Order: sequence, then structure tokens, then C-alpha cells
Amino acid sequence: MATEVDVQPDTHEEIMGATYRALCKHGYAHLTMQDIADEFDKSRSLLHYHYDTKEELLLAFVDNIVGYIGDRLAESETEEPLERLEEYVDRFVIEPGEEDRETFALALLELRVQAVHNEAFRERLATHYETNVQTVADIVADGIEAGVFREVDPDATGEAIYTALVGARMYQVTLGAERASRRMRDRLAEFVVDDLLTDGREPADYAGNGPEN
Amino acid sequence: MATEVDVQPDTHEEIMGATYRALCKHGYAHLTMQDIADEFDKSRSLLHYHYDTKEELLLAFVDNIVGYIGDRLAESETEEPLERLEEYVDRFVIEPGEEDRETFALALLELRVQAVHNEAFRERLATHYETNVQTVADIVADGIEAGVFREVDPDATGEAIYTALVGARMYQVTLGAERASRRMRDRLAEFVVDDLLTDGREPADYAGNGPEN
Amino acid sequence: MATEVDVQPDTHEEIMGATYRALCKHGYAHLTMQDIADEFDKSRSLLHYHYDTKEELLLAFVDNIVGYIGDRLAESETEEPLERLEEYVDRFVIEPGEEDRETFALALLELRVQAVHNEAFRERLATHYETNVQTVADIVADGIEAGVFREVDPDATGEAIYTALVGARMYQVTLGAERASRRMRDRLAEFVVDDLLTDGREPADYAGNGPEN
Amino acid sequence: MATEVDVQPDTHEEIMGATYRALCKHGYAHLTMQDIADEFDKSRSLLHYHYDTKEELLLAFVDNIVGYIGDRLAESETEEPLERLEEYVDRFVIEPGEEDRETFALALLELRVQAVHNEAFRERLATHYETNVQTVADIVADGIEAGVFREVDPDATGEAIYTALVGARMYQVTLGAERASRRMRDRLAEFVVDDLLTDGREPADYAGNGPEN
DNA sequence: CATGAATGAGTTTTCATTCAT
DNA sequence: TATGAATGAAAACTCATTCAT
Repeated sequence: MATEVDVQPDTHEEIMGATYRALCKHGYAHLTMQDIADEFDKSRSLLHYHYDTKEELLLAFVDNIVGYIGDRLAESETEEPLERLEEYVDRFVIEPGEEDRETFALALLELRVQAVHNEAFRERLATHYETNVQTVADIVADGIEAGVFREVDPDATGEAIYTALVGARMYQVTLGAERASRRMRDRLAEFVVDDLLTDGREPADYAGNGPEN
Repeated sequence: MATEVDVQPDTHEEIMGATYRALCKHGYAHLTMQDIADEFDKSRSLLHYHYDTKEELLLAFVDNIVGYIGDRLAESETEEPLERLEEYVDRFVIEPGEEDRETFALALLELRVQAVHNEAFRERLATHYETNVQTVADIVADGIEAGVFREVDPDATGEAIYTALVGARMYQVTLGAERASRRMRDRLAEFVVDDLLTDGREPADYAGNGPEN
Repeated sequence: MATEVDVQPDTHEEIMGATYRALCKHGYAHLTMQDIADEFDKSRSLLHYHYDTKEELLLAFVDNIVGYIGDRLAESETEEPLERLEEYVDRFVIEPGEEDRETFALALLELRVQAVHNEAFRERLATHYETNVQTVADIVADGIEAGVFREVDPDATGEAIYTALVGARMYQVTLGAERASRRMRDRLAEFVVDDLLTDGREPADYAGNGPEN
Repeated sequence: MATEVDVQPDTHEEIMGATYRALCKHGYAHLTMQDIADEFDKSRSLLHYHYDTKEELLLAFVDNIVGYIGDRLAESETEEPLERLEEYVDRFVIEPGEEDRETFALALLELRVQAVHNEAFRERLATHYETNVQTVADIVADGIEAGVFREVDPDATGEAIYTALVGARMYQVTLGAERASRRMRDRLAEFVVDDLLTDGREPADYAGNGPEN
């Protein structure tokens, strides 16, 4: 009966947090309502009071996590295309010791794989993917318009940058390929960013920290 | 009692095939022994006769799938670094309609995500990852040595090429991003291969079909 | 704490109405407090405020429904035994389209079956049964005394008439035996009423509508 | 997966027996799979091995009980219409102390009430009802043809006899109306059988015992 | 009075695994 | 090998009831 919108913000957030922790701890395949309840300070029944089924709860969780990232995507400290591109790419880097960010990336990855078998998940995550691609594409398009970047296909380039980053990060979080995300950042700088620059302008030195895409 | 080595080759292969089909159909998270038995022409009990536990069966399956790909990785029709690189990259492209290859890529992806929570999976898939990275790195190194490619870090470049391809393919198979793998191939040609070439030598026109990495 | 006598008449009636609708819609076996609350314009908690337990609420409902019928049983427009008997029998007939009356008969039937497993229900419904049997028995006794009916056992005859009617009605409401109650009315006229009449007096033509026994 | 036909006769019968005992003990409304398992010498899981759902098990039970009665309906020791009618009616009588037969009648009654809310039950029980009505109607028709009974509507008369008996028996088993079924037998003899007989032939003295309808 | 939140016991169902044959 | 039967633990989900407000 109760749907996510009826849930009190606090309780809703608490459940989302518990779900997040349980998902990271047990993995999607072995995640049970009990696991979530164990991370929650209320009873298991209450989860069913707020969400009729496990599926519904997890769907709310996908909405939550996708929304969380989306909110941070737009944030930027500069208008400069090159800087914005570097900032975007940099946010994907997960350094050793940043376990929370690695965990977050993993949760998202687990959901993405489930999306294959879950239409509702797929719909939401496809939007998330498109938003990311578009974000990079917009930066590239802006750069071209500003004469900073050479003329490339902004959409195709944006997609390549985004999926390459996700691919590297996947190896880092699933197989423990240490610093793979940072190495991809460097490779993008070497092969893509450098190539995009029409003149000899030097890429800035940077170190960022932002949303986990 | 019985361990995988005791399994008759034929039965073993049949079970591996059934596991593959069941995994693709139901997804790792919802995969049951019954699902596997349903794709097998024998009973569920027989699965337990051959493999003591579900975990053991799935582990044998990871070995099987990783071995299958490994066997094909070495195959190549040429010695030429540029051609070998193009051939490698090209093997990742999954065109619309190649459902079997998409399905295979998905199965591998599901296992990769499980690897986070399963040490034995992780070990085997990490080797698979390293083999792939090394394969590309070797091609790049050969190219540098042959003077065809400019001097780059072969390992870092190999890893970037491989993970970028996997990242693009992931979006194609999970979220239905049509032709994402082909677009990544083209972006790699545009940004990486082109950049690697020291002279104005033209990349060959190619269309390959190979192992699913 | 709160017992049925504390309940405000209006609220009590509203709850009884909601219980009735919920019972008819879901059946006793699947009836939940939530089902009743759904037919009520107030919350589920309020039901527990008025009735400590579900059992108590349903017991009040049995009282309510039995009392409702009892109130109507005495009503009659005539003193004439034959007419009163015909009127009584006629009130059991449920014609096609009289869904409300069919529904009511079903609710009563559901409660009667539960009575086997519930002493309190049984007590109340047994009284209801006895009242009905007595009502017919009185009519028959009056008829005998008035010389309109031949000498039969009033109690046994009253019980037979009543239970036969209920039996026929049961098939109509449970298995959809259309017009079974009317056919029973006609059979009672043919075999019983006609037989009771000492002389050749014709049974009146009638069509009634009254309480659901 | 498994359907009733696959179940080994013995196990099937054991489960049906356990279901019967549990149903009588707890009533349909409160019947749980655990209750059935408690009457079964095997585990609760086994019930689900044989019947996917509780609903399916109960449906098999309806089939079983209806089939059981049906098998006995045809049995008769005579060809004589009057005797067959008396025998049929007599089989409905449940004497004090015949608790098994009372229990059986109750089980059937419980299922009949559930039929309202369960299409599959309704279908099977409607057939059972029609078979019974037809059985009596055939006896009456035979009697008319043989000149033993006067000309009445065999179907309507058959239905009235059957539903009257069931109605009386319902009061006996639900409200403890002792000997109500026997009294109905006597009333049917007095009002119906006697009336049917064209000449002064005396109804035989009888006392039967047969299937519970 | 009235409600939404919360709970715990219980209910159906699932599923890996074992066992007798 | 091969299977159907059987089991126990755990899973999702239900629901009457209680409680704070």
C-alpha cells in the first residue's frame, strides 16, 4: 500500500542507508531483507510496512542512488571546458584507502548488472548513463565552440570517456586492480585530452574529488 | 566426495553448458540449481553428484569460461603489431543481432561482479584480466620495438585499451546501449591507434570476430 | 480496555457495516482487519480502539447480524396461519439480481460454518436457529389450533421447513444454483403446505420480501 | 512443477488424509500448511514438493473428496425406486456418536463455502451438486415411469430432496442440532415420499449407512 | 478519538542438500 | 550414474496488535 513518497524523509533515508550498507556488505545476489534490517535500527517488518516488497524497496534504492549522483553531477567550480573535463574525469579516480568511494562504485555496478534482468532498474540506470554521457558531451561541445578543442563528435567522445572510466573503475573495485581508475585518468589525459587541445595549451595539474558516477 | 576432476568430460561440458544457459537466462542473483537442471537433460541430484555444492559448480564454471576465452586469446592471423591491435580491439565489438556474444559478455560480467564477494572467483578472474592486459601490452610493446608505435607505456596503454573496451561493452549489454562497443572501437582508433602510429601509416580496414573477453 | 458497549452507536454501526462489506468481499477465511478498515473511512488502529481483538469485533458482528434478522422476524401483516407460513417461506426466496440479499445470506452462512470452531459464535447462532424454527413451529401450531392445518408435529415441521429453505439457499449462493431458493419455495408449497391444509382451500398467490434468515 | 498426477498413490493418499484431518481439526479459515504437516508423518517441505502451493494442495483435496463421494453414490443394493429413494435419503442421516461422518460432512461444508471465493473449487463442487441432484431426479423419474410415484417434476423434486437434506445436516454439524438429519429424513418420508406414492403402498422400514453427500 | 509507525509471531514458499534405491 | 523423495534452514511476506502522539 505505502509507496516511497509516503515514507517519512528520515525513515526513508535511514532505510536507504541501511540498504546501501547491506548491499555493500553482502552483495546484490545474497542480499536479504534481514541483512537490510540488520543495518537498520528498526524491525524487519517495518521495511515491509514502508515497501510492500523487496523489489519495491530496491527500486526506491536505485532511484535514491541515481538521484544522489545526479544532484552532484551538475556541480562545477569553473566554466572553462578543459578544466571541467579534467574535473569530470578526475572525479572518477578512486585512490587507495578511499574505501567508501570504492564501495559506492561497487553498489552502482551491482545494480547495473541487475538491470539486465529488471526493466525498472534498467530504465532508471539508462537515464543515469545518458545523463553522464551528455554531461561529458556538453563539455566537449562547449570546448569545440570555444575553439579550445578540435572538432570531434561530442556525443561519441563523451560516451567513450565515460564508459572507459567506468570500465577501469570496474576492474579496480571487482578485481582489486589498484589505481586502475587513476591510470585511466592519465591515459585519457595522454590520448584524449591532449589530442583534443587545438593548440599547445598545457593541461592543468589537478586533483579532484566528487560524485561517484 | 566427487570433485570436478572426476567428472566425465562429456557430462562436465553438458553441465557447464547448462550452467551457462541458466546463468544468462536468470542472472547470477536468481540462479538456482533447479534452473541449471532445467537446462540440463538430467536431474538436479546429478548436479550434486558431480559437484558437491553450488559454489563448487559455479567455480568450475568460472574456470571453464575463463579457460575458453584464454584458449582463443592467443589465436592471431598476423604478426604485424598494428593489425594485431586492430584485430584485438575488433574482437570486442558486438554488433546488433549477435545475441549469443552479448549473452556471453553478460555472463562474464555477472561473474566479475560476484568476484568481489568470492575470493576464488576473484583469483581466477584476476588472472583472466591480467592475461588480457598483457596481451595488449605485448602487442603495444612489439609495435614500439618494431618502430611502428611511438614510445608509450605498454602496460598502462594495454590496460586502458582493455578496460575501456569492457566498459563500453558493459553498457551495451546491461543497459541496451546499442553499438556502444563499436563506437568505442572507433574512438580507440581515432584517439589511441592513430596517436600511436609514429608516421602517417593508414590503419587497415578490418572486420573481425573472435573471443569474448 | 474498550468493550463493545462503550462504542458510540454511529461508529459501531459504521464498523459493523464495514465488517459486513469486507466479509462479503473477501470471505471469512481471508478476512483481515485491514480489509475491514478498507471498507471503513477510518484507520485500522481505530478498529482496535473500539474492539480489543479481531475475535471480539467479529463476535459483535455476529450479534449485530443476528439481532438485525431477529428484529424483522416478528414483523407480519397478517394473523392468518396459511398466509403467515407462505409469507415466511417467501422471504427466503432470492431472485436473480438481488445481489444484496444473496450477499447477506452468504455472510450468515460463513459465520455459521465458523461456529463449529467458535463457541461464542455457536451460542448466538444456535439461538438464531432456534428462533427461526420456533417461528415456523408457532405458525404451524397456530394453524393446527385454528383447524387450518392437519395435525402434525409443529416443531419437527418447523425445523424441516426452515432447514430445507436454508439448504436450498446455500446452493444458490455458494455454487450459483440460480433460483434454487424459489424452487424450494415451490416444492414446499407442493409437498408441505398443500399437505398441511386439511380442506381444499387454495394457497394464496403471494410475493414477499423480508428478512434474510 | 510436480502436479497431483505425479504424486505416488500412497503419498498422495497420505497427504489427502492429513489434509482431511487438519481441516476437520482447525477449520478451513485457520488451516495452515503446518497443521497439515502435523497430521503427516513427513516434513512440511514435502507438501510443497508434491504441491507447489497451498491452493493447489487444497484443490487436489477437493477433487479427492468429491471423487470419493462420487464413487459411492452409484452403489445401490436394489433397483426398486422407492427403496432406492429411501436408501438415498437414509444415507444422509448422521446419528449421534457418528463423529467421523459428522466431521466429513463439515469438511465438505467448509469447502462449499470457500467455493464462493474460489472458481476452481466452485467448478468441482457444482459438478458434485449436479450429480447428487441428478441421482435423486433419476430415482424419481424411474419411479414415475414405473408407476410407483405420481407425476411430479423429477429434477425439481430431486433438487429439493437433496438440498433439504444438506440444509438439515448443516445445522446438525455446525450448531449441534442433534439428530436434525434424522428428523429431516422423517419429514421427507412424511411429506414427500408418502405424497409421491400413487397407491397405498407402505414405505419400507429401513436403516442405511452410506456415503456422505 | 484517531492515526501512522512499529513490532513479533507466524505463514507460505524457496532452495541447497541429502538419501534410499 | 541417476533419480525422485525428503529435509531443514532460511527467505519473503502477512497480520493482529501495540504504542506514541
